[in-house]
Amino acid sequence: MTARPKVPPGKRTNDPEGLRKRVLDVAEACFQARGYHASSLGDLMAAAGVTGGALHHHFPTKKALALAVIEERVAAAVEETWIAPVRAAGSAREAVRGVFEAVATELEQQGFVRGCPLNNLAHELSLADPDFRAALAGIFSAWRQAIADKVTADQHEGREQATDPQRFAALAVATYSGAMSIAKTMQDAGVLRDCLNALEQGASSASSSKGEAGTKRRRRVLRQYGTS
Amino acid sequence: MTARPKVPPGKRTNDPEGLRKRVLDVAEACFQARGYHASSLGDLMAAAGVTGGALHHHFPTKKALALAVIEERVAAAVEETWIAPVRAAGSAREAVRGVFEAVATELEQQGFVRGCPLNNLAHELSLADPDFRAALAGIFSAWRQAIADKVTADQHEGREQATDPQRFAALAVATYSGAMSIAKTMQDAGVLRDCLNALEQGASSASSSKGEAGTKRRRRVLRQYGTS
DNA sequence: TTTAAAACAGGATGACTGTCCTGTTTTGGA
DNA sequence: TCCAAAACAGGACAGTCATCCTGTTTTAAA
Repeated sequence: MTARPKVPPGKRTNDPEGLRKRVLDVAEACFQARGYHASSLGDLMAAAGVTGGALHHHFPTKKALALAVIEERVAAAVEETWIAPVRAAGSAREAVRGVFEAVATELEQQGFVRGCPLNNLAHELSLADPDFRAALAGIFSAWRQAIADKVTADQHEGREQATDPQRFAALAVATYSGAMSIAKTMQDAGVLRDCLNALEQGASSASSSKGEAGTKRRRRVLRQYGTS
Repeated sequence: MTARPKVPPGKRTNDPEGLRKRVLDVAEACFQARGYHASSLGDLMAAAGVTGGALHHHFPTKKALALAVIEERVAAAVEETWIAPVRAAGSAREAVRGVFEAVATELEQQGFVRGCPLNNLAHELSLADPDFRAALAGIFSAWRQAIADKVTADQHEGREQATDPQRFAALAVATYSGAMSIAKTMQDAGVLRDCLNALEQGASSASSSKGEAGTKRRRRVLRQYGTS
């Protein structure tokens, strides 16, 4: 699948950054789809088109590779999916709604659910190694803090006076994480919308539309498993 | 030649049910603490004190063993922790609060967080095998349905008229799952209380206590990793 | 007691995995 | 041009793993 440079015998081009990027791309996708322990370095080498020597040169151990994936890729994914949109949104509540809806729509278009990159690795690795746990915990903290900061900013503008920033942020992160977990297992992204609606119903006044509302639940059968 | 068969002086007593139970006990704990792929059958055999032949007799493959753990142990854990308390509670909201607080207290007493049995395995195995996914999805469904049924029962008694049962249930399950995921990674059960408070603040009227309130956040450093 | 099946013991096996090692090629600075 | 370090190639290696196999013991029914 991945384009592999042909090998005219005798000629070689060193591209350490490109090779490193290719390895991280493959590792990120493979760890995400199959998990850390189920992904062998042989699989990764084949998929990335790199040799054992090259892989070992950039990442001495499998743990080092996973740590790089966490710190560079997973953190970036959370930044892109959550933190940046939260900062750009008009309010914390709008941000939460926006991300939930955007992710739900994206998953419905894809037709299958791979799960949340952070939570996928967090479950498998948090108890396996203190370094893994520390790296993953840092991402959770930054994610939660970004939301809490947004609530605090809202409060400076006179809104959300009765909202505890830390608690609101915890609820948003937990609900999203859990909803993605359920969506992955059920292979149905609808639970994201269910959670969002329940969240907003509880916060705002009673909804005028009930039962017959615009969002109709839709069952989705997975097409296939992760063929990346 | 006095070909005397070596007689290991111990006599053997067949106890298929007991042996099976021991294996499941060990497998449940080990899958929970280290995950499925990180748990080798050799470890399990040693921990349970069974031989390879005995293990293979009861569980022909590792997958069969994991499936038994999911269907018998994980399902039972969800039943005990959530479904039974929900049925016994006075209302759905009381049930949710009760379980959150009970689990948070239990984790704080233990001093470390192993995570939710269902979510731990769901993340690692949902995409690995259709049989795993089906078994895990069934448990999620039963969990959610038990809460939704409770909301419906509340509605028959005149309460929760503005609450959508399925959505409320989805939110409860997702928030708990996500909170346990965060708690496991941070090794801090406080997020469970944060989520519960945010959940109830959104539903009930504004909380009078703010900031200085009775529940003070407490940082917990993990004592040790799972030494089962 | 006889007998067949279940329960258990314990090792063989072959495939796989992560790491390391030695050697070769490329690169950038002096 | 020269050279040291970085970048890469490719295989060796020692374990580990899940499964399977043959053989023995126990159990319960006949």
